[in-house]
Amino acid sequence: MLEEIAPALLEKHKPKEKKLPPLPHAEPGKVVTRLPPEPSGYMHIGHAMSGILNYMYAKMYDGKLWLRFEDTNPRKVKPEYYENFRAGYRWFGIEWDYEKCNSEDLELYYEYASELIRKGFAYVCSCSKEEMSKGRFTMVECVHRQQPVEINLSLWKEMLSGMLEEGSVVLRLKGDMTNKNTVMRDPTLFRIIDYPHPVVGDKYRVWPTYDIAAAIEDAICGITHVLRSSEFALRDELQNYIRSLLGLQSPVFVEYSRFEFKGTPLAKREIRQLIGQGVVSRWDDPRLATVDGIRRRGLLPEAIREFTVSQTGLTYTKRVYAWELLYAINRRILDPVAKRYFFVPNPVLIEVEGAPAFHVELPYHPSEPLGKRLVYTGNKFYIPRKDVHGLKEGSMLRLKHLFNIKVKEFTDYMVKATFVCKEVVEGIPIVQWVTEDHVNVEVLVPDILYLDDGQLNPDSLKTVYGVGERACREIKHGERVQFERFGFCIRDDVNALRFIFIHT
RNA sequence: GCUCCGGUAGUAUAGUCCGGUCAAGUAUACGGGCCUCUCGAGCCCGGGACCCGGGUUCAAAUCCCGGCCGGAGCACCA
Repeated sequence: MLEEIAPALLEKHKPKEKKLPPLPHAEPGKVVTRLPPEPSGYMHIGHAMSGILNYMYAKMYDGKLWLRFEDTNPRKVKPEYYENFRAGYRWFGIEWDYEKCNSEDLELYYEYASELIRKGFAYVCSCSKEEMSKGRFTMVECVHRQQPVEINLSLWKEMLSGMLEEGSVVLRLKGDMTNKNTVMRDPTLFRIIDYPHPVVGDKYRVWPTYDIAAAIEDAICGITHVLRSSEFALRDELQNYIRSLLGLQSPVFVEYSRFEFKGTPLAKREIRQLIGQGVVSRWDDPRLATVDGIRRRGLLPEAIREFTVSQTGLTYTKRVYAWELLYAINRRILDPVAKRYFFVPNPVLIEVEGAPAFHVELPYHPSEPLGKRLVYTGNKFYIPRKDVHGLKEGSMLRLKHLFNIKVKEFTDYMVKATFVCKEVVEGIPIVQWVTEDHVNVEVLVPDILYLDDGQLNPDSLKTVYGVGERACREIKHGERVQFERFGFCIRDDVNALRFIFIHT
């Protein structure tokens, strides 16, 4: 639509697209990437940025994208999170070609498991957790490792048939107990978990661990490139090894360090704790970087996409992003489309002697054709207290788009002035104003939760009260506007005129 | 503690693989100016960095060694 009527306009506001660096060993049309969320918590900006990278690369190479829920721990996954991730990815404009849950493939994992056992690559181990951990630490093999295949096979059958209790045994890979990479030291492949699963119920009780499930899934989904954060780097060797034993193809790995934002927790545990302590209200608190939080916060999905492409590098270096970098992009996208309104924080009444009544048309935007609204004025106005502080007796002030006044006398709560003239006079302060026909407006101003010293920010959420022009009532819930000389804000409530401050 | 990995301006990055064109590019933040009936946007200008120490070399941000600092992993989590 916009492309047709005003291509030049679109071009003007189109952010300069910075290209993603090329993907190693990528062939156009053949790239397959994946979104691998664990549905055990709410989606946050880190998942989103990772998802954006996978999506952008699939698109860049005309490839395909999988959404694959890594839900092989029934004790951790919860039904509501599946949809939270789907909705979150959609909000960012991430489109996937295929979708599945790892929990649907248990039978398949079992087949691969028995293949590993038959070939002597895996064994059932009944060591306690402590023994196992000690053995791996000291690099010594346990007695079960030498069990004959037949015994492993029958124990495996017992595991599957429900004869063995949760925690009693585990299927382990015969890895390399002396490998420097500790994950190679006979890791657990399958364990028993007696707990109903949100997708498959209580049909299964033997569940694969992450490495075996991911190793198999990445191969059978035909994933060519795994883009993931660096905490998985040590798993590459293991997963490739498992695949080599099974005759499966391995993908190319591209790893990068986690995405963190200054003063903002992302870990589930930490956020849960903050909610528990009442520091933040809920998972969609605007101070949180959950997808629901940043959406309420007024940040645009396009801004986060652009940010991911332009400010992100595929590096291992630890980085903590400053929110300002994201705000700058968000502001650039928002500026040409956000309507301007007058909002007066901490209002002070001002009476203008001799002010003629006007009806003025105020433009919704200084340069873009976003329309106008009509305002009737009398001789009473509200202006920000902050601007009153700069006044002296006799100083001139311009009520924006209206007329100039001269201050006669003033206190912190009241200003008396006289009408001067309508014409613009150079060099006098210009302020936004609201007439007696106003509405009460409340703006929530979120800030980072943690200060640089790691302490909780006592001012992480402030509320600014003020008055807005009547037209504020037409702002829709979720609409982003700019309150002139105050900042960009998003309406946060269907009924109340409550807004959330986005950025200046 | 052990094992990996990394360290470019305030912040985030480009460049590092295949040493020279990097007296280091970009974005953001900052300072100055222009423009604007917003302290927003836009435009112009400016200051600002290769962790430290050795080595190799005609030449090192790039290669080697040591140190320091940071991150990740060391689960029957993913």
